Amino acid sequence: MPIDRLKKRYDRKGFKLTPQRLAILRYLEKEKGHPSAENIYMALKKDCPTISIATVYNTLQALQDMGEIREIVIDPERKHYCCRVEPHHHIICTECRKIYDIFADYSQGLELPDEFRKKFKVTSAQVVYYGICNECREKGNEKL
Amino acid sequence: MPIDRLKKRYDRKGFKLTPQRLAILRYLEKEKGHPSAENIYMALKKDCPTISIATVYNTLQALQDMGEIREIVIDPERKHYCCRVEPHHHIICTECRKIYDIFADYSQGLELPDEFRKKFKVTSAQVVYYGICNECREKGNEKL
DNA sequence: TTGGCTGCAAAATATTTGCAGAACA
DNA sequence: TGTTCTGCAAATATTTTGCAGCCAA
Repeated sequence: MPIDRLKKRYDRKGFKLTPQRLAILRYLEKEKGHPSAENIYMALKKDCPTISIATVYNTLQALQDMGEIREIVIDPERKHYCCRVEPHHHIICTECRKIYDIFADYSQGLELPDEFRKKFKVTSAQVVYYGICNECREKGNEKL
Repeated sequence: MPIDRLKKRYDRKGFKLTPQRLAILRYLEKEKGHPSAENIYMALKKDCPTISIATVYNTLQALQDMGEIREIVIDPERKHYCCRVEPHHHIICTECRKIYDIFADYSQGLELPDEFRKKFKVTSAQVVYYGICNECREKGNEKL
């Protein structure tokens, strides 16, 4: 996304588009593997050596509040983030913990049973696949 | 599940069915809300005051390794556990963080796109719904 | 010049590990 | 008697918070 358009969107919501926020957003845009806070911190330190892990967390929270990024609850070890906010789904490799987007439309296949439709006001739904990716199967032993 | 049958299953896998393990398993069997390690620890201290949080974590791991319980990745704050291991799905209230089982069969509705079927050996899949339960909506303000 | 943002440090929370002694086969 | 398990304490990992100084509007 062009920088001036981004800036306007931020202004409208009362946020400032600081270099740190831009760097994190840009990194998430190009990184398909859905990094964790630590991944982002390590990657950004090359270009932005003064950045702190707290700023990464703060920024991820701010971007999430703005609706610019989404937290993915899929890895029991840590949170991951992605910048696509249209509803979609994910598959994770339980070896290398890389996550990929699945843009299939599952909405027809996921009917919430009546009992819960009465009990809950549903805000979102996601489908999560767990598996082992080919790279890890080749690297790993025959168990995988 | 009767205690002698449980014991045999544990023996067969080389585990001992200690009072602590039994207590945790029993608690998970009756607790429909899918407690976290801390929930379990607090609840069990009444009847078993010497239990330690480390034993809860150790036991949850052991039970998971045995295939007796399942870890639910749904709450970004902490892990939750349930004792039903047949594949099923979940809905969580993002206010009180209680989790409920959904036993609907979604297998027909969840076709993994070809690109991933070639790239991944899939081991499991789950559907996760997020929402607000009626109790929390009534308790909470009109925002919810 | 004021409010928001960063970086640092410390705190809070969640989970794991090492180890000595207890329990059990 | 040897192996496994527990409980404690410490360690580790993840995430959050407080605050002083900085920066942009």
